[in-house]
Amino acid sequence: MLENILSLGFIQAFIELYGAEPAKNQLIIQKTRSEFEGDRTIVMFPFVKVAKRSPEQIAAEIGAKMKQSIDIVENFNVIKGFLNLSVSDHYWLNFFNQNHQNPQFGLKEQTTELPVVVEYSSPNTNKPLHLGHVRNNLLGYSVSEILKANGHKVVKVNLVNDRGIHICKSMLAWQKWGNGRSPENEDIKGDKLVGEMYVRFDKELKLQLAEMPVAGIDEDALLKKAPLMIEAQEMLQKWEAGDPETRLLWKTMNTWVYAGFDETYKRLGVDFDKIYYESQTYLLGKDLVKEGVESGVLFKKEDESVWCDLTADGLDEKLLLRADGTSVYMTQDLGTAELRANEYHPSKLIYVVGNEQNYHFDVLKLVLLKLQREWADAIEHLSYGMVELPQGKMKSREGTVVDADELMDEMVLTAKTMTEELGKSDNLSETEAARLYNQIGMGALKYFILKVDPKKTMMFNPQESVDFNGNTGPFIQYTHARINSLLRRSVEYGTVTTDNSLGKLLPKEKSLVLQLHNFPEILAEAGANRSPALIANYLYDLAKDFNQFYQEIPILKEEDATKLNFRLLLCTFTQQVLKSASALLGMEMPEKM
RNA sequence: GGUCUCGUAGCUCAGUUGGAUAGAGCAACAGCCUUCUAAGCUGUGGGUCGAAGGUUCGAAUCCUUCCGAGAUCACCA
Repeated sequence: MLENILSLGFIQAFIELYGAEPAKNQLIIQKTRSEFEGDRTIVMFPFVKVAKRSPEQIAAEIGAKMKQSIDIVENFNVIKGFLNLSVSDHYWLNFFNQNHQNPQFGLKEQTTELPVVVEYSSPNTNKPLHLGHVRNNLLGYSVSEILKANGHKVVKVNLVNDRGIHICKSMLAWQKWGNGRSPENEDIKGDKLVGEMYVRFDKELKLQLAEMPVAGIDEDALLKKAPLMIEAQEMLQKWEAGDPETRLLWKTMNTWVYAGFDETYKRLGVDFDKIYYESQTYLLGKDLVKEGVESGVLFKKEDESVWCDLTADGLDEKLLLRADGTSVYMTQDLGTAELRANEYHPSKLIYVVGNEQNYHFDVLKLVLLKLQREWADAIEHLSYGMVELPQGKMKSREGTVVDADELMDEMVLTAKTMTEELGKSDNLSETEAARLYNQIGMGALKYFILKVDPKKTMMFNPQESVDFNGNTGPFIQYTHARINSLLRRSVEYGTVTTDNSLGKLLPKEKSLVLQLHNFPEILAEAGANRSPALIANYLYDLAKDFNQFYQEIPILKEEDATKLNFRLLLCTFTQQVLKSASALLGMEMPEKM
């Protein structure tokens, strides 16, 4: 809006002055850096050729013209080739008056019919969720919320890997060494129990391998000969054949796992509109492959295995069906993608999956396009970076995995300790206090993870991540609570009216209004870039601006009724944007803290 | 080896299609609570933006090469 007014005004002035159109794609209106006077800046360098004048001269001439012709341009100054424009308080106040009451400020109504399908989480059922899953889940949830706020219809889906050799390992270990253990009879989360069995399998397998003769055999071959591996394979075959006993055990153990996952998801605050299970989708895709062989897009080798030749695209040959006709991961992903395409006709099919699978998704899309599936263009891999620990990568075998539940426990516990030390929970009931600790602990965790650009590898240092000062979730929450306290007290100062006749803004009032003005733009960018980090950074800037305003300018103590009234409205507006923006990250804002 | 990603302050991170003297937080140091919540605010110190070339009015940002880190190239998922 503001940018439109200014760029139209600029073009107009340029034509009048120089009789030629400026290159519109070169016209960049940016926010003026705080060390200079003005609100918006236009760089003149790109226009010197057409205008045949020095940048300073163009800036001076156009600045004068714009000041004269655009009523919201109150003043201008020129520094080197930069034209700095001061926008009138009238414009900012007008913006303020039109939006401060709107609880949906910045959020768009749903405008699209075709949904965006976002797949995230996608756990294996043989072990509990860990820190890596936490990043995945928080990202998937937040990106979905951000897309909704940008007017998209969103369907969140989860594809659970509930079958395969992994699960068989856990099942086998339970049969052999489980001694009838169950979550019910020993008060343990089901996913943890199944995870323990998986670890046990690995341990026993290692013992077995150590005793086997290694002469002349490579590792893979050795592994295939291990009796435990053979047993696990047999179990998988039984499962595929539908053997009732195997299926029953499988079902039982998966049920344990789901109960555990549900608990973790609930604490994380994530949810799904639809859950797919691989046991129901793993046979999909075979028809697609068959079709590809018939049309000559795919080819068979002598052993009857089916491949796709991607060497022309700079990739390798990719296996799609084994010699025995069974499918691989890629096969079923082809099928599952088609299933979703038919089910939802999505405008986008977003997969929130780690960047270790970049190659997989390149291939997935390519193969589908080769198979003439035009909708595959909608496939988008939201490829996020790994989470590393100070010791390096997380490795389950080395026991360096950070468990999701334990992590949340720790965050909440630290929040409790911290809050009690500050004496902020003294007047709270036990329930209220518990709720607060949870909000703070989870807020700290979510903000810490989401403030980093999804694409980047991030470092998770357990000590630093629990910090509650500075650029953290609790800082945002504190600001919200602070405003809330102010508004509670404001009742004593009479009725706040929405009528506002303020004429002039103080510097800190103005920065805050400008920051609020930024929100819609930031939200749009966060949607386009699939980046909760932009929202997180914005929240921090907004909270910081508010705290500076709060520190410097009296609010309740202001005696002028118009000023008092305006400042209270400014508080309400800020609080509300803090709340709706942090909701996009899945962060709750406490009323008091 | 092929392909791809990343290198910004001691540490964790911003830096939006190339724009002004590269910014925050943490950590260190110095201030601010008899006045609206000090989980806050203000200030100081801290940088060869991995290195070298190139493109141009202008490069942390684009191109090339090199150095360093990581991912991937499975009849695992």
